Amino acid sequence: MAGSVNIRDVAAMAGVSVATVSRTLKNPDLVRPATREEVLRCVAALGFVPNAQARHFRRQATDTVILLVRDISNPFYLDVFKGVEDVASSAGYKVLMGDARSDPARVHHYIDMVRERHADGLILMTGSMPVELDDAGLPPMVVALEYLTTRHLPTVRIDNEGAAAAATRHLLGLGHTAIAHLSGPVPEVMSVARVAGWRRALVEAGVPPDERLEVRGDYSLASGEAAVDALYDRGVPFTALFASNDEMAAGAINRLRARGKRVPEDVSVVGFDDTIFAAVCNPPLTTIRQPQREIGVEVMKLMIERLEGLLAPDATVVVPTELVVRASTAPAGQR
Amino acid sequence: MAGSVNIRDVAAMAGVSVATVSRTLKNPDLVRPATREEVLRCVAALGFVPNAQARHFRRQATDTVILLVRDISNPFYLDVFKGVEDVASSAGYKVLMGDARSDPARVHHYIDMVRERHADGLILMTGSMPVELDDAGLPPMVVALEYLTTRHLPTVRIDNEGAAAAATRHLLGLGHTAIAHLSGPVPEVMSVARVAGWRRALVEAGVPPDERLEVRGDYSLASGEAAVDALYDRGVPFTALFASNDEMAAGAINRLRARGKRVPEDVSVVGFDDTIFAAVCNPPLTTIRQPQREIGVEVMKLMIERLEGLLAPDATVVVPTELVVRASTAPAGQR
DNA sequence: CTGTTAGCGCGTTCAG
DNA sequence: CTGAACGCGCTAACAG
Repeated sequence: MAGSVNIRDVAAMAGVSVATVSRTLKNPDLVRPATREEVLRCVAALGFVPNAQARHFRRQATDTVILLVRDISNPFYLDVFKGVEDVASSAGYKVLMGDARSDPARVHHYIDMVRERHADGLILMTGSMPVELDDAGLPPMVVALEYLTTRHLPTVRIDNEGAAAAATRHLLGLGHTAIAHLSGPVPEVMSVARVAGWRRALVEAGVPPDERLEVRGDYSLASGEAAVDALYDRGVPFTALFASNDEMAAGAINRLRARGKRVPEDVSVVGFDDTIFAAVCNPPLTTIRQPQREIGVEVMKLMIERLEGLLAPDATVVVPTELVVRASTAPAGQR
Repeated sequence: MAGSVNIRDVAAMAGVSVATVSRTLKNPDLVRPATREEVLRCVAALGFVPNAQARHFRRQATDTVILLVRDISNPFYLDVFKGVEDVASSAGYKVLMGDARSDPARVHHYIDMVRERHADGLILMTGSMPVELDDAGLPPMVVALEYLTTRHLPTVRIDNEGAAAAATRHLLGLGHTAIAHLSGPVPEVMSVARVAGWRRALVEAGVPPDERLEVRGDYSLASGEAAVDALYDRGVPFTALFASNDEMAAGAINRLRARGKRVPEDVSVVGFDDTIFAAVCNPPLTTIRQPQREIGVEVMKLMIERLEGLLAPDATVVVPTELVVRASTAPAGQR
């Protein structure tokens, strides 16, 4: 590689000091135009590429942030990444995407990477956090969509309970009353909030929530399929199902179909997230849209504030969600 | 952050030189056990974390590679990433994932990142390459699944033509003869190879390929939908459709259904890739499985060989594909 | 406007 | 087995 050319070589060739070369590249205004052009000529002639490592080392910054997601297999994070990257690149930052695989040990690993100054900060989209770390040793971190009960960190979030209530009210408005809910893993704050929203909407509509209509999943396609079986095993009839993400909703629809049920004629289904699954789904899924890209944009903005200036440790941005009605829901009693 | 503790602080506390601390951490065998333990005690007491930047700077290496993909929105890359990361992390490397958005300028940007020594190497999963670069200035690069006609680089690939022929033969074996093909963007080598495989299988079966049954897409869901409309507009009947990826196949199925066709009773559909789309699809998609994770594993192995030792510039690894038969294909003439 | 100088934190000589 | 000293390439501070 031509990378072996360094700033001294350029300085020697141009007959100036290394400082002048550095300034030409970084603060051209401080250099006389004639000198500047001569330097640039030499830079080009030698194929000089400044060594980012040396630069970062000198400045004690890497201009890189890590976006750590719960499980990279979930396409949900793809547009978040784009939002993060858009903001990052226009502010001169690079983004490294990491996969926690829902494993606290892996989260720890990434935290260490930042502590070793591999990156300047960490954007967490992971619910689990190693408990053995003391706050003092933590690098700059911000959180999106997850809830870390143990710490106070700047966060981008949505109103999970409100969104779940909106989804449920949509079904109530179509005349459904036997509305099942397929939740995420339950000790988690996010899942609990959505369960609460589902319950609240039912109660407000005068429909007593039936615990037997609440099934737990793990956000996977397979758990959506299993949930349908579990519901039929319990023998409590239902005409609508609100799932806590699109992937489980898709699994549920496939399983309902396999059992000879029509969607939405026999059972209406609502998802959550509005990922690509909602579009691939047949019929296209009614769902709660989370503005993934905007979430990425906002959380990266928080990260920059955190890195560049001070930011209140409990700063919070709430982004709005939206019910998107497609073809997987229909009025009750159509059969 | 506690990161401000450096090796000198540890040395001072332990009453040894910085070299001894460095050795204790890097080559413990060279240090007398008693000294070693005292040093480690001080490391722990001070919460010393070696600064990776300084280390990398000193060694002129970052232990980081960039995985640059055509378009991160495609879930196909997620498992590739996992494979890359598995190999990388057990060899002490970090992985940075970049999104080229099918834009040569962005590819160039990532190449520059490596030239600036932000990372040690670049794994390309992008068809387009800026032409203005001369080979001499290129950093270590390897390629997976794509074909760069302009350069010779170590590559992991599949037999696209053979796989496409296998998909087509599956349909022929079910009695179909009017088999349409929905290709990717056509000047691209990969798309062309798959078209050739489709043609070859037809010819070998004595079925003359009809050009009007060949439609071009861009790997998006929408282009799968549009392709179905285009086929019906052309008025040439078909009972089977082989799409060049799963996402287009899913779009095609949705559009076929919307037009009142049943899948697979009226039209059999085969996809390509075996991404999560194939599972979400209703009916589950018959498709050509590409071993994404293995592709990631192999390409990262090539990268490591390229970085650590020498590697023939035209080294090639071919990974096998496999036809996965699910419910979207059925014998012809069932209606 | 430009040059000189002093590190950033670590790994690696080379002596002892 | 250990310590002193150098330098990786660059930028910031201070002089001129």
